[in-house]
Amino acid sequence: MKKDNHTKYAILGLLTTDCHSGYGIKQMIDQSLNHFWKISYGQIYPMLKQLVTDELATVRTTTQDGKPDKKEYVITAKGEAALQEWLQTPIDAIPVERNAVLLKLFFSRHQYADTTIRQLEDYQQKLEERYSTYKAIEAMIASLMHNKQDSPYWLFTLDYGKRLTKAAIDWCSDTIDQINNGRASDG
Amino acid sequence: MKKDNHTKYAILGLLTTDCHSGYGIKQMIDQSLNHFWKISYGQIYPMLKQLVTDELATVRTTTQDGKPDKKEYVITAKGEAALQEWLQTPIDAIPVERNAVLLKLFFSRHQYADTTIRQLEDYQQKLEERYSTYKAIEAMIASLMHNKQDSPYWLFTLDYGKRLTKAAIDWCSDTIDQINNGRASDG
DNA sequence: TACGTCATGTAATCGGTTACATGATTGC
DNA sequence: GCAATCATGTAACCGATTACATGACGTA
Repeated sequence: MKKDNHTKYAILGLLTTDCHSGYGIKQMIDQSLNHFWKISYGQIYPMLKQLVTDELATVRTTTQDGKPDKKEYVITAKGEAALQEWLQTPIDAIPVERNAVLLKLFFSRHQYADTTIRQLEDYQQKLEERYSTYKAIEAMIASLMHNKQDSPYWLFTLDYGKRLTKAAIDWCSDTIDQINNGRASDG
Repeated sequence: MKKDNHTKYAILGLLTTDCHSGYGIKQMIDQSLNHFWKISYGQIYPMLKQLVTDELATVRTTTQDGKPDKKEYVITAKGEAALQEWLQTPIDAIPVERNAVLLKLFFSRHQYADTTIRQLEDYQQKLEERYSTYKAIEAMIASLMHNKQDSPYWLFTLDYGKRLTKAAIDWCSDTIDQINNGRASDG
């Protein structure tokens, strides 16, 4: 039994939205799925070719006004069936997410408390920027697509991103405090 | 400028604890770092060889009572310097963590609400198992190593794992509720 | 003698990124 | 003429996993 290739279904799924070209898929993922997915052209174009080979999609070249030609990919009935089958399959296990900040923290007894705190503050700031981005995307989806069938699901994924980012930000604050208290009692 | 190889420093860092062999490093990561890191023998053994080549560690073969010989790796002064330099370097950006559950949810308008809920319940259950594991590891660290210098930092990383897992569990509950409410009002 | 644990290692493969190459179109 | 955006593609590389191979030692 071959392992799931989630990226294949990410692309297949996006063909069911308003994205029908490699360039459009890339943009969509970077803009609206970037809190839980990313992709490079090096994956997209060969995979689109593969989808056509597997008869999960069809292509045709379309001309546009004021823009270069593009290839329009349309999902087939077979493609929709494959997508639905994948949607129904539960993930087999939650993967381990490597976290370099935690890795550094794990070894931080080799470091001055100041340096460790600086790392955590830097991480916290990056998390806060990320949180702002999520709020902006959320507002955009909520306002521009309140009529679309997809939007409630898209907002659920954003809510996930926001909540976990918030939890991480709070952890940063509390951990910095604890390190400061520990340092005070060591003095 | 070459990109950081975090795995190299994960191994180097573990050489500063009680782990001094490839087998021991693998066990340690699987047991105490599995909430934010993982590694395979296919990385460990070649990397240990590399560390010796780069003079960041030394090896010697040691015999043991009732167990096969093993290779004991010891970090050098140069290795400790390299580790500290890495510890002081802030991460360049928070990487995108691919999440297949969110990817499926994103496309869930193609699915019956029942099926979507089943996916979320399955995810929630897996998260709860993970949470239990974290609590067990935390108890183990707290009881077995209250004297060790490393333990406060190790507990911080576990706290992070617990908090984010908890946030994800709560999100599952709330999202299931919202889907149920939406379905009721559609009827 | 067979199984479980401890222990070390490699080759093939895979998913994904990076760097590069090409070219149309619009607006400054 | 040049930069920005739109658009498609590939080859080299990289980090990591998987599958496989080997063998020591203790115990049932």
